[in-house]
Amino acid sequence: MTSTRSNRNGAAPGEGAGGAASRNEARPEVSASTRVPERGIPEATVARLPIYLRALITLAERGIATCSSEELATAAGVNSAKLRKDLSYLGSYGTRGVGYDVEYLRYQIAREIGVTQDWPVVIVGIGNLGHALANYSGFTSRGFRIVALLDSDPARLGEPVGQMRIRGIDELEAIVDEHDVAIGVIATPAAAAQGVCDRLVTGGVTSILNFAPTVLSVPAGVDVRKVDLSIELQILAYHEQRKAMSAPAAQLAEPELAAADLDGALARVVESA
Amino acid sequence: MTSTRSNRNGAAPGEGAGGAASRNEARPEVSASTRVPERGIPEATVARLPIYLRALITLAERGIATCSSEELATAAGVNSAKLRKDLSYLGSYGTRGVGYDVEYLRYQIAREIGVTQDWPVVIVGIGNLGHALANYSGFTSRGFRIVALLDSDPARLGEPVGQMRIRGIDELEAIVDEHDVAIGVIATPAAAAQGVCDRLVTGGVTSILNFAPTVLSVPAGVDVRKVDLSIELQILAYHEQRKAMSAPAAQLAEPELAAADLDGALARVVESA
DNA sequence: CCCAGTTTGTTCCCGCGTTCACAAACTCCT
DNA sequence: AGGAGTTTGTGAACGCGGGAACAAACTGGG
Repeated sequence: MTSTRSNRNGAAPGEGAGGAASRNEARPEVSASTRVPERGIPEATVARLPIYLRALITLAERGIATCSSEELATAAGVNSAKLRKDLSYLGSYGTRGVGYDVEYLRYQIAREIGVTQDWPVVIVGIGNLGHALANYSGFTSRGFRIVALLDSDPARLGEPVGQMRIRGIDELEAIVDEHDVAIGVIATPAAAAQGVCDRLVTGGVTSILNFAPTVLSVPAGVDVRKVDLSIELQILAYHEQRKAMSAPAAQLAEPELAAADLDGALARVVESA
Repeated sequence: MTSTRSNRNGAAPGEGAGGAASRNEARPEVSASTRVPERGIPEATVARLPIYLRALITLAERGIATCSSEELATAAGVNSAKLRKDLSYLGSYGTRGVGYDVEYLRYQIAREIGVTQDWPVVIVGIGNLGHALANYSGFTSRGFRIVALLDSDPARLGEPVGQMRIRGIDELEAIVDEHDVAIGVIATPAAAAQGVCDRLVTGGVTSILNFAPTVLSVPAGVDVRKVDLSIELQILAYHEQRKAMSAPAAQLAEPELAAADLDGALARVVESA
């Protein structure tokens, strides 16, 4: 499976001295034919661009051709000043005194994010969650094309999911190489996640969306985003507990819990998928 | 209007609450000497506490009784200084020169988050994703008890999911009231999300985990956390595009895309579920 | 008992992100 | 054409979170 991926620029395999180059600031070429210094959109802004994109699509669906920053901001659920500053990082795509052209801005954001391209994606681990992801229209409708569903369970091999079939995990490297996959989704149990991750990375994947409840270690240059469903609930629980503590005095159950119970209750967590 | 809700500490004006103080007297050392500034754990810290909790559980599984901040930090994938500062907000649960007792710290974090309690949860929208959530062991294993699965599709009524059965959406209010549900999970299509949200809120739910790709508007005092699977992928795509742009010179394709193509490509997005 | 070694808890500093406020720029009406 | 009204884009202030560095506190050995 050497796979020496041809395209994709060779992916800087060595990259030399240990990952220090997490951020190269010296980038000589910037002029060429550019007009805007596109270098360096803040991470917080990048995380919001998809939200704006979705809001713009909704507005376009309603036949709205132009919108002000205030309207778009409320549609996206953010502050209008923040929205304007975010958009200013992309360039000046609005018109003062008028607002933003919905279609135009929609395209600009889509291009900036990269969803005007086609991104081949492989999903590994077709359990309950992987099943849901494979059928999630939000993926395929936004430039992400699922090229393979992989699972290590031989019993599931060939099982149809949506319009695809589950393939064996042994095909991972070949598929990644053939379709030039850059983005991988891990939906396996925690125990298998790191192994799958390693195989994806050596195959050439440089971006990973991890649903497994474990910390993945990857070499520098590989991006990992983690989505942990139970963590979100726990954060809500914390705030809920706060609310319950401040207002009513009614709930005076036992705040303490036997340590034995805790052991039993939490012991199973480690192998949660 | 709808100017930023998120009144974290601003709310709770009354705070009357003589009874709430009976929370933890079982604190010999901290009793009256040091006023515990437990009010106000930074949001960023709260978001990491579940990660630490998971790491501690993993360590406990391996039979490790004590760990240093360095060990726990690497297990959680964070900086050790950050970990110590985070834990310092909870109190002084470590021992200098020694480290942290795994079981003790695990319990303290679990208590702080609130997962030592039992949180009844209702899931609305049992499509692919709701199905996965209902079977997600990460929920039930951490104090969250799913009390009902609701769906508006009459054809699905009574369908077994895991050990439960799908019930009709019309039972929402009764179930929320009966079980005193404070946390609701929305996994419906975007179009139905706001309506479900409103019913949950009027029923008494004050924390919502939203998987629908839409912005929910809720009254002050209600927390909403949003998990958007496609947004995560788009963020990865952005960085991936960046990587591909910086290295190779073969980027001479067309950065422009026909507007007609764009219309077709993005038009479908709005109705993604 | 005292000293060396270890590790936590905390303080200080810095950089990022958010927000305010305003000049610049565009439209529309007279 | 010119002024009034709007709305964008951005400079500056500010608060929060991250990281390093250090004092405090505990253990263990002699």
